[in-house]
Amino acid sequence: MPTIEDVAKLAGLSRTTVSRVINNHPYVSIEKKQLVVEAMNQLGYVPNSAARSLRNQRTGMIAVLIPRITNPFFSQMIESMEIVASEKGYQLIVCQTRYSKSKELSYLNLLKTKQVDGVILASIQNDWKTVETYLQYGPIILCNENDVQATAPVVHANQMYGGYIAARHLIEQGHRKIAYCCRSLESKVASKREMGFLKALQEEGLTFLESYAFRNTASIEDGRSVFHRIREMADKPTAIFTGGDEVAAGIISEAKRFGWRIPEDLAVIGFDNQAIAQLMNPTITTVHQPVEQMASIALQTLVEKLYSKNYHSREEHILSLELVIRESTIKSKLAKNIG
Amino acid sequence: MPTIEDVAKLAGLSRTTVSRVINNHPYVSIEKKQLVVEAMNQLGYVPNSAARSLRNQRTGMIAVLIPRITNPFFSQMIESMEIVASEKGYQLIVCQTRYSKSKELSYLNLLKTKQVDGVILASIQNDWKTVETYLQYGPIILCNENDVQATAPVVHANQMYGGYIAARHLIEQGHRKIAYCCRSLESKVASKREMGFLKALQEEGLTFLESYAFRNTASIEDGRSVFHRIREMADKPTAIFTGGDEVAAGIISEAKRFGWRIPEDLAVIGFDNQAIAQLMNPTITTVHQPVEQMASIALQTLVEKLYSKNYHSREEHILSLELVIRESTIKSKLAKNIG
DNA sequence: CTTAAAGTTGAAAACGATTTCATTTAAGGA
DNA sequence: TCCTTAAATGAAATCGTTTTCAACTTTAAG
Repeated sequence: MPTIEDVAKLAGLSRTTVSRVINNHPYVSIEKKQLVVEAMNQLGYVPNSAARSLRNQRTGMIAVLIPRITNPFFSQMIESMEIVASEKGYQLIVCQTRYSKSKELSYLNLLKTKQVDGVILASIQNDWKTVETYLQYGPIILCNENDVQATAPVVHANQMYGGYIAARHLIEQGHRKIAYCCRSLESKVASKREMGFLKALQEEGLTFLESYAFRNTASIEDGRSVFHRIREMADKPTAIFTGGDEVAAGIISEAKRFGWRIPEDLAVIGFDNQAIAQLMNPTITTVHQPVEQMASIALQTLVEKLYSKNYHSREEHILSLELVIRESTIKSKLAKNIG
Repeated sequence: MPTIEDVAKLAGLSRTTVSRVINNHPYVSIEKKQLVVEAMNQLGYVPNSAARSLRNQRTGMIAVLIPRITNPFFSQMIESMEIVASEKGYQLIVCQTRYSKSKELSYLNLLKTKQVDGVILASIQNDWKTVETYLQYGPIILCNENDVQATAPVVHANQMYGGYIAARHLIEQGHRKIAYCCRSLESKVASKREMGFLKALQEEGLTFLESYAFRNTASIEDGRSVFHRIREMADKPTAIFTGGDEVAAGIISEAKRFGWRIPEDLAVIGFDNQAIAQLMNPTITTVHQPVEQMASIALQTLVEKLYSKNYHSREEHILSLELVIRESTIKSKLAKNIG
């Protein structure tokens, strides 16, 4: 494996000059530059990035912390981030925390050990005070999360509004007994969403039964089991707000297997507006999240902070959510062709 | 940011001793060890990984090249790999090539520049001769791909068999006019699959019409457009082999929108056995791929090669595929409850 | 023809770890 | 007591870059 020294020797020049050529510095004559380029090609030289990182104090790597990559919401997010990162000359390291506090911290250590230049937290289980201690080692951006205490850039959608419009929609369809699912127990996202949900109920003077709450539901399988729990209830809800389209799909598919009609027997509303929401039969009413936009803003903000080095102040980027009405909540046949 | 030097000074010892403590080397007295540990804690010291990489010639990073992370097949693969990698003390760098030869090469350069210790190719667009030149810089494993020329470990499923059993199943259902979709134009995976598909047809004396071939189809959207192309055909196929469950789902959902009955008007068989195959109505007959197993073997093999340093010889791990029969190909109502 | 400024080059000092090679001290055996 | 061996420690070299600084050459202006 040739080093800069080998190139220098072959070209009959010093390491300095070779380095200047590599980094496009001025004050190198055309002839020498030519010599260096030839020597590099002849040897198949490529700069060793560990040495560069050590010297430049920069790795060109960004860590993105997500719960699970198999969740389409997050894989879409990663996809969008990767495109922007690649343009800006950064590599992405995907870290799956599986909602574990300790895994989250162990991945944050990548920042401490200088294996990455910055971190995007698209999932946060530890409280901000804990995370904040890592801020001294490099920029951290919150994406799709919003801890009010966060003293760093935050990119998120208005989850409270999302919960509100979803509940509002169900209420407008005449529902009074509405169940509620959420992904994680401690997530701020979920609690904001729940606030909006409850607000809509409250406005109509409806009280929420804790027995209608299904916490910690995230997957299709969880959706299936939620359906069964509902099926065994004496006083069943007539509609359900699921924290994500997967859960909604799980409920719907299982409900249909048991002969239930959707939305007549149970109206279901999803979240995220993923591909599956348009594919299911019935298609799923859901809340669209601007993932690509969120991802792209988060990454751009991070790169910007990487240059400006000033990333200890709060800075909010709020995006808007929007209701997408499909068949799983609308009884009329009109919705059939919205797809 | 404290360095090993700072720790040494505070502990009143040399860098050597501190390094010994960090790396658990013998010949360090308990008292000194204690001193070092205290000093490290007091300063919040963490070894700089760029310096370690430079000295140790090892980064602890693995690059995984895939076409797109939003394809559930690949996100499942990444998820499984990440779990094993994390256990073995490696980080994963996700590289999306989008089926581009040049992107693929630019990511392979991570190996040359020593930003990663090894590479897993879960997508290969360049021919092996080109890829092989990178083998001098570190181990490369082919995963879900199999270039017969490859002089490196290869982990893949028997795609030819997969194509064969799928076609065979459709033929057994009485189909004679069977259309065929494949993901990529040049992929070896696709061509192997096609060979199996054609073999089944041939065995029954059926000839394949090139007009029934839809190449370069990968997404749900592609599936929708395939349906429309079929709809406009004078002589329509009665069944279709899609290269993936997404395409199948796209076809089915669009077909139903236009009042077609599945499988009566068109039998559809998917590939990969993804979540969506069980959720669609009708549920999708498909070919199950052992992704987790493939991912896990590929990663383990890579890590092993990283130690043994002997990775220039071909070594095949072949896994088996299996048909999962559901409703999209079976006319009887019996399949309804297989789910 | 002088002199200041700008262009061109290289030696050597970082960057922050690990490892080799001495050196010192302690322990054990004769 | 002396000698051998093992245990404990550190000085300095090394990994492969980039950057500072000094030195030397041109060029341009006066």
